[in-house]
Amino acid sequence: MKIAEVSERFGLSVDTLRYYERVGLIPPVHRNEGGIRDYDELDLMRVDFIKCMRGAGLPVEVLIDYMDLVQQGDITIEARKEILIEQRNLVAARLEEMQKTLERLNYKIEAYEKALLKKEQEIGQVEELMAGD
Amino acid sequence: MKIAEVSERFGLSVDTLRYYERVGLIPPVHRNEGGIRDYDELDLMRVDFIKCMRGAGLPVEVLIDYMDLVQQGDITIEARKEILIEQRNLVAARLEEMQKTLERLNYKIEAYEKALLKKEQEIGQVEELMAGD
DNA sequence: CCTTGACTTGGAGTCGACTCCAGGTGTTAC
DNA sequence: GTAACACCTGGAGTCGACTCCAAGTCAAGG
Repeated sequence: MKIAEVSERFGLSVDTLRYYERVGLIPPVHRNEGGIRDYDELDLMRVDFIKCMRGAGLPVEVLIDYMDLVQQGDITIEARKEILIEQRNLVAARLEEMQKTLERLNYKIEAYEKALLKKEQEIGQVEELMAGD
Repeated sequence: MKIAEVSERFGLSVDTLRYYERVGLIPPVHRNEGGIRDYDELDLMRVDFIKCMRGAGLPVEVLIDYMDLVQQGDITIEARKEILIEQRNLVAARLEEMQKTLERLNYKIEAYEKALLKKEQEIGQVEELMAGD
């Protein structure tokens, strides 16, 4: 699969995909004779993983470290687990924070809705008054 | 309340507080005779709101626009509501994404735990073998 | 053969959000 | 009265994460 398709499929720019490869987030993608990237299934799984983790705010650097460990094989499982646990905790914390913020936003939106309703009523009353002229 | 206390209370650096004021996220804070900031209750509420919203990823620029509208009074209620609805939807979307990522992380962590258990068992077996010598 | 278009590279530029700094002032403590 | 300290300002610097660019290569179509 060539880079444009991957870009399309994951909603990441071509530049971003190349950037990820450059900084070592993804090991060098296989090339065809012409030197053009040809993503295989494994590459796609990696991109998917990265995209997902970046979407939750995991820093690129942490992901680089993690992907590095993956490359080193089974001896690094413990270390990888530690990284994921740490990041999981951070994500869980952010999640909670965002839930509270979401509630707060909803509360405020409701308050604005009530305020607008009240305003409408007042206009209604004014119109009634004016209709009485 | 002086800036250091506010910084302490909200876990924002003094520089960040001043930055927020500079870019118009918070209207100019009242100063005492010496020209030193003295945050009042309203200021604190604003800082709290900003901190909460920033924590959920709302861009500073959007918050500036919003706070500007607040300053302009009741005529802007509709516009403010629209902003909040848009941001609420974005937060909700991010929240969902993060929940999926959290699940994925938990799944992976479990998988690593299983892998580690299996490894331990193998080591146990090896030790049994060695004990038989 | 030449153009078009999708790809390549290394390196520079941008953007959002702070964060730091030099140099200055005002209040308190000895 | 002078040292220490907490504050002030405007402006520059940093950081993470892209994003853009100029210049080059290659395959396919007219």
